[in-house]
Amino acid sequence: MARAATTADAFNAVAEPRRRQILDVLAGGERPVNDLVRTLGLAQPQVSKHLRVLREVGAVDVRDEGRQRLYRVNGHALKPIHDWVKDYERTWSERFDELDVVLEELKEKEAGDGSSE
Amino acid sequence: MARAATTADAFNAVAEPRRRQILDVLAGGERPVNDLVRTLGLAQPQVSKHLRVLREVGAVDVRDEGRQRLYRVNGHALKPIHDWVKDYERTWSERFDELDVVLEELKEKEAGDGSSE
DNA sequence: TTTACATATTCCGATATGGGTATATAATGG
DNA sequence: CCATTATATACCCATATCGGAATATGTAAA
Repeated sequence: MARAATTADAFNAVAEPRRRQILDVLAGGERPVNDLVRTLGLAQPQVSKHLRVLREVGAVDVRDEGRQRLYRVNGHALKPIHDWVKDYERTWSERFDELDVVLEELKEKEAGDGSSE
Repeated sequence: MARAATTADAFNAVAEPRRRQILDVLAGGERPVNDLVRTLGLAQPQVSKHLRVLREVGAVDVRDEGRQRLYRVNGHALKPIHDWVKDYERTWSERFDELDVVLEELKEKEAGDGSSE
């Protein structure tokens, strides 16, 4: 078995830096493919291929407008990533460190109240 | 060129579901390899290999204890993922939708104040 | 030191990748 | 209908993958 397909889920789709770039550009609003080609300096076929992957995991939606295809972000597909990673935020966030201090103080105070001290 | 190496960055490392599982288990505290093997029902070599990838992107740290190696999460490596994805939260979060409504109302009120209406 | 246990590494094979180039499809304009 | 523009797909290739099995390394116990 090889690595999971990039289309398997959002985690895989977004592991590719170019695809994150594409999403970042699209975050600024709906864009036709050629816009992305120019903005990102990539070849048109690669952009289309990346967009396909993003479409397959639901991270972008398309809309036909004449001979152009307008792509836009659909952030819902990214929610699982956010949900997963946010639980690790406490590891690096100072806010959580401070919260730990407060909780520790509370615990000590409580212990002091209840017992002989 | 093939897909970027899994060790290229945290995004790639974490695209593999088994590695997320490993991190999820380690989130409960320091564990030796065999613990993970038993808990996750994976073969020992694959666990060691996944741990190597996680080590290379800095998502876990190791500590030697006798003949065991104790692994623990180092969430700092996941911060870039959180930082990237959190900007898309507004796309799905109702809180942001409500904020949009409020902002829209404010904008209308202001327009009403300033002009002839 | 010989054995046993814990973990890491190596080698294999099947597979999907992502870039490049050429080409197909689709819609518009003349 | 033909040319042009916009996008998608097909094909090729070099590469890294992940799992499985066997083996190497390292530490502790007998």
